[in-house]
Amino acid sequence: MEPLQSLRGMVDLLPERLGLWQRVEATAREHFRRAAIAEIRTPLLEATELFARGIGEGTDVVGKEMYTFFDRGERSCTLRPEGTASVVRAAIQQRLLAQGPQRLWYGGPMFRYERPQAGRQRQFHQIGVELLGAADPLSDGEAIAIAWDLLADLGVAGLELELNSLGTLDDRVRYRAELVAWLEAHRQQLDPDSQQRITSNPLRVLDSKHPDTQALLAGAPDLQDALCPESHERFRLVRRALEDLGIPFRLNPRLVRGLDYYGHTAFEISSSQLGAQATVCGGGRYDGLVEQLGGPATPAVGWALGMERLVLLLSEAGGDPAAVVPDLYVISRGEAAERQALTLARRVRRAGLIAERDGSGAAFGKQFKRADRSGARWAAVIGESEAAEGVAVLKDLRGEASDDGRRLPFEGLLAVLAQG
RNA sequence: GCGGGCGUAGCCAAGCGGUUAAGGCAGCGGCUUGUGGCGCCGCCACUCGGGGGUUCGAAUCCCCUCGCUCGCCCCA
Repeated sequence: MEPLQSLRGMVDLLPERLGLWQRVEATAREHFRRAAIAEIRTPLLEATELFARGIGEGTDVVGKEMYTFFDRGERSCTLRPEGTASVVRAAIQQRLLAQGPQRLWYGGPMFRYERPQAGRQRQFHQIGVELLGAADPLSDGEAIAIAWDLLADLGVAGLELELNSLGTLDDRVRYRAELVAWLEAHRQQLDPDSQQRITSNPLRVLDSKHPDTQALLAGAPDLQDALCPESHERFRLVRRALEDLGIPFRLNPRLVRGLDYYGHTAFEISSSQLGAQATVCGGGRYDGLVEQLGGPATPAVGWALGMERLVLLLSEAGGDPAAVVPDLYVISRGEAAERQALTLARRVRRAGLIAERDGSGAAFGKQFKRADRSGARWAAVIGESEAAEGVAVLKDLRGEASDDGRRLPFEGLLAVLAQG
């Protein structure tokens, strides 16, 4: 019988790895609590149209990376490729915005049909923040600061924050026309991918990784020059906020996010230690999205961070937190003894301590070996005679091989454990 | 979707056309029927991701396929 395998790009998270995940999640929760950001959970599956309308038909994510299928009712459904569209849809549908601005965070799996590589999977996990109704430029700084402080608190070193302003929709329309004209004029000198993007998504040509294209782009029209005075002023205030907060950043006029809903502030936090998929956290302002999805005009800013990439950085930096070590390892053999062992384990647990019971039925020697491996300080042994007397032999596993076993009733044993 | 590299036991691996496919860790059994950590002894791949081919002979060469991996692309 051939064993079944997980689908390509779908990864199992094993206990040894999850210690680190849980640390990240707990830290994130705490940071969000302090920032008065509430959790929201939305379905993994949404109507395809939500993402098509929200993220943009012309984007790669929508164009070729979605897990889309028809359900039994012939509705087109899509496994969410990102979190923002769903959160905005929920806020609109549940009338949350009628109660005022919403500060929300979410976490969980996202799905994109891509070729897996380091830091990129088909099912991956994000934690994200959405500040709906956050109008002022300082909110951009606040959102970034929340991400920055979380990463710093987790102990991630060597991160770089890159910042850009995409201006208003009008700015971009104007700039796009300028850029397309320029690109057309230099079409012959562009790499094939970039040539294709002149029509599909011209702004994305800007952050092409092709060296020749990059060199050529030095002479291209600059998005910053196309920004209206209000956009400039807005961007100035965002930069000022970051300066006030002491968060270092680098301006990157080529930074263009791949999702259509971004405008004004766009940012990425990346690490040079991650290889090709270097972005740990990305986000920006999306003032038009709520309205575009049928809600009240609502300015908003947010970001998402990639759990796998973050965990990758943390495990390279330090390693996982230790596995759970039981306080007591309970060894038993024989039916009466096993029943007593279960009773004892439960009593220890109800007292707030960690008890692991060996249910293997193996020889005592074998069970002792496992008791040692578990790292437990104490082992309790229950055999036929102990079971008959209602006692257990308590052994200090850190002691020498001498016979230090004490026969104790369960209450006495608990008392010893309680003392450490 | 396009390129490069790699698949030998649960894990780490040696072998790179010719006898029984090294070794280590883990596991199992024993020395030591109910007492661990150390040590010693023994066992643990009819078979080298799968399929086909070349050859007297294939883990070793070729083709296909699946998977992993690193890039491109894209993004978290």
